[in-house]
Amino acid sequence: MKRKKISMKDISKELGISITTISFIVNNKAENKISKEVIKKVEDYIQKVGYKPNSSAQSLRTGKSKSIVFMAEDISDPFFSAIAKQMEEIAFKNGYNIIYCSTENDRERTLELLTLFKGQVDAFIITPPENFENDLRKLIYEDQQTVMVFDRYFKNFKHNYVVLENFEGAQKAVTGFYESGRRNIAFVGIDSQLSPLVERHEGYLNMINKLQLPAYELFLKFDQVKTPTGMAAISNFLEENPNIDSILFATNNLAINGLRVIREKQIKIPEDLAIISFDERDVFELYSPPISVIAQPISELAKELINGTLEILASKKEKMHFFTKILPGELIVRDSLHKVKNLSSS
Amino acid sequence: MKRKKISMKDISKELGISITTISFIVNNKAENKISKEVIKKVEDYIQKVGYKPNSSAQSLRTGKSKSIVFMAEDISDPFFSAIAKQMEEIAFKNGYNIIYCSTENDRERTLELLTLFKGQVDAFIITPPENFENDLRKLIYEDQQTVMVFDRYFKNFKHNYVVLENFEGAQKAVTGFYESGRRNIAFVGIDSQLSPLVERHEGYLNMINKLQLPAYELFLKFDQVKTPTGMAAISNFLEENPNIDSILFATNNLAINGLRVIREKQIKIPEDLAIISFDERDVFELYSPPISVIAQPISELAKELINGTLEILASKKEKMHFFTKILPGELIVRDSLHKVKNLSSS
DNA sequence: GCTGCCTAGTAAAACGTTTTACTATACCGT
DNA sequence: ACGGTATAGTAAAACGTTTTACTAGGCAGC
Repeated sequence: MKRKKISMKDISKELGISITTISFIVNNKAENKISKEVIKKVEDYIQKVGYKPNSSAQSLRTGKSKSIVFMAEDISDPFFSAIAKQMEEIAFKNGYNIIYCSTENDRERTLELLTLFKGQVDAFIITPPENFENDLRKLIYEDQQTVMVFDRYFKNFKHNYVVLENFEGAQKAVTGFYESGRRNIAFVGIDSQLSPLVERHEGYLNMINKLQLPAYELFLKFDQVKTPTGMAAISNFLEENPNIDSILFATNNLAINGLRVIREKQIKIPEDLAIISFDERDVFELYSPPISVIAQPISELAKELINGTLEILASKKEKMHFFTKILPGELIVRDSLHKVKNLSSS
Repeated sequence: MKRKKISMKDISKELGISITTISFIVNNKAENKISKEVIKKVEDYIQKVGYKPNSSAQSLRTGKSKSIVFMAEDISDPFFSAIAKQMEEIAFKNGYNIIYCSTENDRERTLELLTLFKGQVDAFIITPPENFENDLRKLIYEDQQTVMVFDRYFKNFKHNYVVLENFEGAQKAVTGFYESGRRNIAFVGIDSQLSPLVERHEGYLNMINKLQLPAYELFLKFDQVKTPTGMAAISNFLEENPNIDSILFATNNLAINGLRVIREKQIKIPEDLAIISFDERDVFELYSPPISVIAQPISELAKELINGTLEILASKKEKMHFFTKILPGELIVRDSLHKVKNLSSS
């Protein structure tokens, strides 16, 4: 069958028409330069032989690769992979490929990935790891790369980003606990400077203070979150603070490890302890009892991320203003948060 | 800062050395052609200015893009995204990018994706959708693309693939049920011709027959799996067969919908019903009680997939034999499968 | 009959590599 | 002094596009 890849030169030769003309037609720039007949002839031939432009040659000539890299913290995390999927769909419709990789929240690794991709992709959609502020600034302001930051952001310099309303999300959670009758509300977070972690904590504290409640706080190290060490820490925390009647977990992984502890200790949810976690995840809905969450609006986040990025890419160098979106999370109330007073009647 | 991207020509001019020489040095082909001093000089300069070859130009010249597309059924599915993550890591170390997309098990969509990527990537790692046999054969034998098939395979023509030992996996599950004292073992599957679905069913039937047990079977339509309609079907199935004491779910999504039904009907696991599902998923481990599974060896699958693909790409056109791997699943016994006789004592 | 301006199209350079075929010099044995 | 060969390097073509600047011819206006 068709063995050799066909090029514009081949078409040119076959049809006795210059390469330039072919190119115009292929790129829909023939409108007022080339006659209808020639256009038709070329288009028909292209159709017939199934010609497809060589993208390397296009990239070489135009300097645009039509691909974007998505550097997630962990592409196998359901949150990031859901975002990835929806972005890919939109990107594809706009003629862009998405390459993915995982930073593992590791600065060195991220830098390595970055240098590999620099010059090879048109844009970076990235969840910067811890301590990446300066590297990111360099990437944007020195290397002049198109960068969309996701999930977390920095205050000390301007950049494009799409993030959640973390502060308000935490407030909503605390309010939810309060309204269900809880008065000893704990926060389990991560010892990190990343904006969502900081803001979730601040939102918690803010509302606790407003309500004049006592604060109970536990912070795990980043690398303990998914480990038995992390479980032990949570376990201790609960033992040392027996009057805690509710916990807000700052991330889904934290909550999952928390649930392991709670199950082990045979603590009853929501009777003994009410639970809210950040981030939706199917295990929360299926858990017994179902766990309440502050859900991130995944579709909207993905849309803003990719559309924002495409918009920036399209706007050439017209120094458009920075693209920043802060989307609200939604408190989804499930059985893990049933009102205290209702418990006796159920 | 460094505004303009630097090229071999620039280095050539700056150092008064021919482009050819630069190229040899950059590609480590200078060994016995270029003097140590020149090599050193060029390498130092490259280091200093941070030169990086333009990958479009390389692709154009060599005809290799150094990228692979991973067409998963659904990249947001934890199984596929876990595979994706591990493949990416290995690919990266070998100088390859991975582009991803989701077929949604939709033939038209997959064909569209395929034509986009044809010629643009060096290889396809793909989970072909339903009814894709002929399209896949064409892709491999007419278009002569490098293709690695994943998760499912076809019997009627040779191709590279990596799949699970589905038949044996189902056997293990049935045996597990049997050994825990169950005698009325049901199979909930999907009405599909895809090899894993067919083989899981066959494995179930085979072992049921061997053990001389009655078969109870339910097949959902593919698009009902995650829906309330699917739940209703499972619910009916259970009502119509009240003596079923165990269910093997052919996929994790099936099991998840099944668990919803079971929770709704307040059926007790494992007292009233033992459960095993194909595919590991964190919700299974965290569920109360934890759900037993036939786990796929994710790391091994990912390694075989990407290493196999890289191997084929490296072996040029030497018509190597087809790369086929069939990896065993592991029955992970959790509380959903406790022995019947033990129940009274617990 | 000339200028100017359309229309429909083309020639050729450029993008940044890789690779083949070549050259210039030196040295060595006879 | 000569051929042979090893060493160190280079010139130039090719990959397949896009795009700028051009042309050939026709026609309108005067």
